[in-house]
Amino acid sequence: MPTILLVDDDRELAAMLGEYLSSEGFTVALAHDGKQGIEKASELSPDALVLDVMMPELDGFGVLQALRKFSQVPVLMLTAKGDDIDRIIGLEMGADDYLPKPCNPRELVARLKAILRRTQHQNSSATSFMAGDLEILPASRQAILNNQPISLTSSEYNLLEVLARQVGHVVDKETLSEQALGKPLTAYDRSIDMHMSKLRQKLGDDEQRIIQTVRGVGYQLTG
Amino acid sequence: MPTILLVDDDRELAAMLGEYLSSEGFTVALAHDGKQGIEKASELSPDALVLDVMMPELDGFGVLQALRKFSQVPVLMLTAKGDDIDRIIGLEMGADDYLPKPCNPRELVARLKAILRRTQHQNSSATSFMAGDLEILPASRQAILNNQPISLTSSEYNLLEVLARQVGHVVDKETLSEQALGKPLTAYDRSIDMHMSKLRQKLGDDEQRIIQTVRGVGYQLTG
DNA sequence: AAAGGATGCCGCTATTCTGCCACAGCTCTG
DNA sequence: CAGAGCTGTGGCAGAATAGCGGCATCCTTT
Repeated sequence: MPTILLVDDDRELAAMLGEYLSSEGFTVALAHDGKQGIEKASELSPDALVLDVMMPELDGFGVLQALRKFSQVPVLMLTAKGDDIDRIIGLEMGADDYLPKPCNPRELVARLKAILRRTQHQNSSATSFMAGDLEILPASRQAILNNQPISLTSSEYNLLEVLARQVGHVVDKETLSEQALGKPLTAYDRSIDMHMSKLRQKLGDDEQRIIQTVRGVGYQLTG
Repeated sequence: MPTILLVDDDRELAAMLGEYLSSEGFTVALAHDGKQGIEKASELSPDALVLDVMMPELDGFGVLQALRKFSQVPVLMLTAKGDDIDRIIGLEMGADDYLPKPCNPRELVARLKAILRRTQHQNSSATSFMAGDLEILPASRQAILNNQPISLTSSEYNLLEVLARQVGHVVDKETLSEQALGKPLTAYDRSIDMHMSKLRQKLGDDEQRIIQTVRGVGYQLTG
């Protein structure tokens, strides 16, 4: 669920776009002037910025310029309709895309997704994510607990990753079997339990119970 | 000097845009229908495509779809003016940008530069790149380990390059086979293992395991 | 408290996967 | 056309591991 920072001095429009982005599954933060936009960008490290060019005091270009000194976050600029110059300046300053205002929210979403697809591809999605004290590196199929890499078999890793992607949520055995082992759960199938047992051993999971059993349902990772 | 492939059935317009792009320092290739576009894209591996949506027979979407099966090359689509739907479809299909037709050549250039800045960033398609202690020189298809050039066969080099481009990431056998050997992985196919065995020999990879086996998945280069 | 169902986990083995030798085509060179 | 190098297949041994039998244990329900 990517976070988008929306920087626009028109509060009404910003609220509306924010609403729409939320409904599309984005997490949205708002800033109503350039200075605030820069602050929030540095605090929140959002996955992308939507930046209005026309703002009082510090305009979109100024924000972009300041932003680029500390962040490579992708930026989509909202420009006045038909103003090619704005677009060109923006793009050459390092914006990733623009959209003429007033804009179609659906198109904004499509473009944001396109930008995110590009940038997330190279960065995060491949890197790693945390689940409690556990770091999961999908790229190298490794798990790290307290700076200690854990040596896991393929199935063990798969199960752990599935659990970790839903930290704090119970994952039922059917799902675990299908997503991690690639086969439907059959009656009297103890393989999941078996792997959980081994995972717990390897994680030294004796007391804290990182992996919790949810009797009659499945397992969950404590978050 | 990036190479741009221009796919447009309007020869006059294509020639004109090509001219302009050339004058901006791009190397330009032209294709005048979809089929030819796909062929040239695969032959030339350009750094970016400019793709007209509206073409007889195979249209821009069709080209994009076929293209994405073997290439992640960035694509800028030229759409009919004001047709939001085209743009949205294009972006969701994996295009990187679009421009309404008729387009301002200056803007086309600005956008191409923006796209290339993003994508070349990740490849840094320069002369060589490092992967752990290994230096890969795609230009001369050579690998160098500890200042020692390693003599590799074509397949061996291909495999190593694919692994090296994803140092620290597991690359599954299907991908290795398709990207390095250019054929799908078949059942009981031992060729990948065979090449890995030879690569390990040549790299003197006995203990450190530069090339690591990830059982049931594929191989990875230690990063 | 007792019974029944679910889970934990030891030990074991069938299965699957990989390393690599040998060899048979193939392709490229000269 | 011969030789050299490359690629990929067959085969086998050895390693890794998935998952079952089985029993102890735990939880829930009645």
